[in-house]
Amino acid sequence: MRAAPTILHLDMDAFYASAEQAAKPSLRGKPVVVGGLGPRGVVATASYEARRFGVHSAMPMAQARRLAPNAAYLVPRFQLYRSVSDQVMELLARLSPLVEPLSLDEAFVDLEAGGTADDAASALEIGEQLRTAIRAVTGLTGSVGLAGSKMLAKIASEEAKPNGLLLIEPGTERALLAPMSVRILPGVGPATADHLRRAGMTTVDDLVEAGEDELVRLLGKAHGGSLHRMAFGHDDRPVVAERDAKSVSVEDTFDADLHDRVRIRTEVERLADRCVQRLRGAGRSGRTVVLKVRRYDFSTLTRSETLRGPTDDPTVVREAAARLLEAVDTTGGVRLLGVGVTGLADYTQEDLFAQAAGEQAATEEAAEDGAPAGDDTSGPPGDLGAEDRETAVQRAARRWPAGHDVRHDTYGHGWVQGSGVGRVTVRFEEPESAPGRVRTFRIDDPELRTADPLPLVRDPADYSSWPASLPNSRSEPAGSDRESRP
DNA sequence: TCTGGGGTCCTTTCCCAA
DNA sequence: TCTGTTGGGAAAGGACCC
Repeated sequence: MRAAPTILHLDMDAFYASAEQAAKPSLRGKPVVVGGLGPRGVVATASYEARRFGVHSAMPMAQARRLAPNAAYLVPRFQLYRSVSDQVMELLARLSPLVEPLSLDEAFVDLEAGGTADDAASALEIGEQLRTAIRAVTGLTGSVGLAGSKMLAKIASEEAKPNGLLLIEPGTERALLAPMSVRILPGVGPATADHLRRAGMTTVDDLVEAGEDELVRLLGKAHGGSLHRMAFGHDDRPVVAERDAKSVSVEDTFDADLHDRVRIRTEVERLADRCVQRLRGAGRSGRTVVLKVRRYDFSTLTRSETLRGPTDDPTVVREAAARLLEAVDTTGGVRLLGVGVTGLADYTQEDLFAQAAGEQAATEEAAEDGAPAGDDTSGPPGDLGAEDRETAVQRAARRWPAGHDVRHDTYGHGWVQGSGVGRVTVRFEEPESAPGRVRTFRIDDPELRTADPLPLVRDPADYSSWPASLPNSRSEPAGSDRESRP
């Protein structure tokens, strides 16, 4: 009973960096690194050119800059990535009702459930068509893995990348997996890999040899058991279309550690408010409030409190978070604070005891929002002149973030290459123009305005009746106009 | 020069109730 | 009534994923 290779995994290649290169012709073929630009930022995505210097995801930005000092460093622009992601997900939805997005740039598709493929040949055909469609509609490349299970489809796309396609024929998976590192199995990260290595296991075959009992002894029932199954290529997790979120949280890492208790308290309040905003935006409420504190030494602790009923009242969440903070020792400094809510429900219990606390908090004095992170007023007293200058630079950076789009009345569309003391440097080019020229302006130039990202492809090919040649054709007769969006 | 932000799931420990 | 077992919920931490 071997499954046909009709689970598809799509993974866009170096997604954020590729989108930036598509938007900015002058960056094509050059190392591009997208991530947090603050002193504590990490790399979100590195282009393949940057990877050649050893830069990779999750690496501290400072280290990336040492490895690739001449790369372009950009902050993420989720608005752009989301719009491209929506285009890709729309194409996937044409293949099957069973599409499981994992992130903006990754998804599983159950082709068989969509009636678009039922064997290796039809799956291959659809996979190649999909890659062509993605290219035509978004201008970007993605890699496709096809196999009989989610795990193998994902491994296949990993092996195929960049810009490739790989199908794992049923029956060949054992031999394929055997020599691979345990790290390719989902759920095996650095800690588990280390654990296994100390027990003498580094390859998938080692796991098979060890047997289930040994793995369970080593890693526990759930983890050991599932790893043993995965090592044999067994994975019967279904593709699940939509899943409800189980928690909502926000967190901030500060540019410099916070020491002042008062400052810490106001940050926790602001985080609680942001968390509730997101919670309400999703139309949910939650019962358990979680406070997260990362200390100066990177040790992390969480404290939680469960209410009598779910709430989406900012005052209730703020006060719960404040109570939790009381029980935390912050001497030595705090590098990160977070507030989250779990135990989500679709309703609120406008209740009972929550109100009681509500009244007093009407005094809403704090909370005018300042810099998102950084400038610890409680820190060691420094040179005030330097501090003033720094905030001026930060102000400029906030108004003209590196990489963001702008429009100039005279020179047209461009993007911010950098901003510093009173000046902002703009490169004037568009997704489908030739690489453009750089000009510098005063940061208050009246002709210069922020702008929305332009579409990466101006006139995308029409895929509104794709896929056309299906085994069990779902497509309409040629010429008929399917309802389609902009 | 250190180490983001948003999540998920699992495990252990503790307490309480039946 | 006492003791032991079981089981659930809550709390904390850890690993992992993109």
